[in-house]
Amino acid sequence: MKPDALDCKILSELANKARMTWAELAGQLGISPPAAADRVRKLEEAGIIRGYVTQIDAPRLGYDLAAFIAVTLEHPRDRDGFLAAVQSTPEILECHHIAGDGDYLLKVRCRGTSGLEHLITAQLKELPGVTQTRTTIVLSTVKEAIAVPITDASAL
Amino acid sequence: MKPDALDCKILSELANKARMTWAELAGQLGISPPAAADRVRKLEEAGIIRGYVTQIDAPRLGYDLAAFIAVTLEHPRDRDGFLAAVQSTPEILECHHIAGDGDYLLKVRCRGTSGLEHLITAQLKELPGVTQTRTTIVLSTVKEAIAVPITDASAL
DNA sequence: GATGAAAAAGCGATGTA
DNA sequence: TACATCGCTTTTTCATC
Repeated sequence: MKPDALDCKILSELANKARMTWAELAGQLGISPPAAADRVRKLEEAGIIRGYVTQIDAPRLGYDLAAFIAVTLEHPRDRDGFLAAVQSTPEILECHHIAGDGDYLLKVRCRGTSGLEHLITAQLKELPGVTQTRTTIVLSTVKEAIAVPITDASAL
Repeated sequence: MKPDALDCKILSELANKARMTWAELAGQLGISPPAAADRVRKLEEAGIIRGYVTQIDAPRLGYDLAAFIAVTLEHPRDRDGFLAAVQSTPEILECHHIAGDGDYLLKVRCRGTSGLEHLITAQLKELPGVTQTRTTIVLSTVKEAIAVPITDASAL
């Protein structure tokens, strides 16, 4: 499926107002509400829209410390176990396979330094093959968006 | 405002299904739809719910390359200009002030290596005070969540 | 927080270009 | 194929208890 200009407008509208009604969305687009809903359904089925999430103020719930952790694995055979642990650890928000220093870069969010200490020593370093971790503490977050800039991608 | 156990259940329900109806949410909680809607409205007003966003498959829209860029500023006086540029550059998804190597860690998403090259040379390095950048390419993303683990935070 | 009525939105069928 | 219009159902909202 190839999104056209109208689909891209839908995406940019929905990006930051995921709970808007079809009527409101349709008004922005100049089409009827059923037509707008139909296009959104197609975007969902095509996997371009992956879902709708609620942004929650993590610090208000006690998760006031963010950090990035570069993890080095000893051997490729340790990978599956490591990735399974990553998936099942909710404090690990993101895990990227990277080129450069370390093998994986984790973005984590913990309850203070004690929560971070527990995550590193009792969870990460306990995993087989995790030989080295390098932690970068986040002092403050200036910007945290989720959506990419949405331009007309119909030419792709 | 202090969220109680029921509020936390609301947050965990809404976290990944932001478009669910009040009726559906209320059914999960065992309360009436108006009561559920009322609690959600209070969570929004308290700023605990910051908004509702649509997850979009960025690679499908051409943004197929992610990277982390550590930026070092020459002098604190360069900060305001740098942060303004960060806010107005949509390819920069996140910007964290960090303790460690470099001053700021950016998470960016570009159209291929050419997009990344343009971002680094034509945008970042053009900024006053940006003396050094260290880029880490993301080979693949294993996990990318947005929500923290939501437990009962009423004790905070 | 529940209930019930009014208002609004969503859904499906049909028609049209 | 994509969209508009219509009628029906569900949901939301706003009283009151």
